[in-house]
Amino acid sequence: MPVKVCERCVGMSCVTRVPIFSSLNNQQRTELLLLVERKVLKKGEIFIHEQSELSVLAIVNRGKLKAYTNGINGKQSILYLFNMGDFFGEHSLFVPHPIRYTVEALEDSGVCMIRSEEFQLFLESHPDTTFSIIRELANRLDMLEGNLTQLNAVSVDERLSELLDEFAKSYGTQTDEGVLLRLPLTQEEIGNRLGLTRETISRKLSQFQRDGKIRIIKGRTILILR
Amino acid sequence: MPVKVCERCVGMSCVTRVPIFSSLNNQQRTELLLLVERKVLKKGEIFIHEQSELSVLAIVNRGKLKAYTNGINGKQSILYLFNMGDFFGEHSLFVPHPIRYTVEALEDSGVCMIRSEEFQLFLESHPDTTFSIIRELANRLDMLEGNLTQLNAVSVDERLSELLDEFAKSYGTQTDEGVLLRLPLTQEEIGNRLGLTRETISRKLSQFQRDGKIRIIKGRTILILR
DNA sequence: TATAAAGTGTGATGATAATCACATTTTTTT
DNA sequence: AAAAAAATGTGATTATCATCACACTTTATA
Repeated sequence: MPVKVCERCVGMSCVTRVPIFSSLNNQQRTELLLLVERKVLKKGEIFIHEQSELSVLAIVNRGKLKAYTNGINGKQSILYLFNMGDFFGEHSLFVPHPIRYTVEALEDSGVCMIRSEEFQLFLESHPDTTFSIIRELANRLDMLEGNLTQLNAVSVDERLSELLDEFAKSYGTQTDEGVLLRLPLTQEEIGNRLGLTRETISRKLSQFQRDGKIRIIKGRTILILR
Repeated sequence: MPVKVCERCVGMSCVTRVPIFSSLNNQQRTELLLLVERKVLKKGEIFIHEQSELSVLAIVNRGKLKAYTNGINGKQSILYLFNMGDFFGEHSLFVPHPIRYTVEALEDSGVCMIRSEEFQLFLESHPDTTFSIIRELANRLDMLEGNLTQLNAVSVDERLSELLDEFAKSYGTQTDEGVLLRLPLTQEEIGNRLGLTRETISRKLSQFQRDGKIRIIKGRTILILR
């Protein structure tokens, strides 16, 4: 017989473990919790399709999702990796607006949702949270500005190196030889992130290994040598 | 003898003609006006250098500015064109943070400035303006997401075409042959915007002319044929 | 744990834009 | 209006990545 999990407790992590709600006290958290609905996604499942209306603020609770657009030619462009605590759906927070990207689970994941109109009301009485959102949007802008600059003015080798370092920070574990890391994306997805083909990624990784920058352990696991 | 311009009146346009302040009434605008300082920039002058601290919210009052980063190799990457009503400096609104890009006047311009701490206090008592800022940041995110996708997954010809259309909307005048337009950027700058060299832009424009898409009138003035 | 499906490595070839070079035009400055 | 500076057009050549092709490995699924 399956263990029954307290629904509240599960939803609670949407409220407690999320930076934008860090300034709330217990009473406010309880209040917010009443607004939260939760959706479980299996690996590969799509949470929302690009160009459709999203009328909730979505907060990642568990797992990992990717946000991407499908170009005309079928080429994907990956914009974000969302991990626990990240949110999306800010586009339609005040004015309904279709979302630009598709969001798909890279592994079994959980997403908490708060209806836009209800969240709007909540924000009107919680200025601290409103400011947190501005901070977070400004951060994300800054990040995208960085990505854009990279794509514009940085060599392919450097772009890939920097992405590996970024992954290392989020998903790596330090060892005495360097940072051990399981790549969160396939080579094809890395290509879709950097505007390159999977073949180019494969060749560059081989080249990085020959150059002594990394060691390819097995499959998607690599060691970034120091 | 130079005509003395009422300083208040000049600053007033920082408050009246700016979307994020559209919800304010006259009394609130007067209140805000007291916080505004104004800076005049000659063409080519730099307002702020990348990586330096910007402790104001800056609002473009007159003219046109470009925001760009200088890559390691000296290659520029243009992130934004700011026109009247656009603002920047949101990065350090709540937490001091260096700005990622250099902002330089493309023509004689005016910028209004409100110190971050003072603007923060203003926002605490003006939730509508706070929400306007969230809306505007979400818009800009959306725009950058679009740019990133383009750079990743759209052909060079389409990218340039779309940029021309974008310029046409902002700076063009309709004629019976098509949209007449003076490009707001040099070919080199267009290259810096799209991640290409000036030679490529020149060749593509010539090709567009041969293909009957545009007519190059003289210098930077073109006609986008319909 | 066997089988299928997905993902990866690498050669050969081709397409596209970068680079270098220099004449010409346009714009700015005096 | 003349001179200087900046920007543009275009050829020749090179570098880099995309594409196609196919064997091989890893991961997921029954």
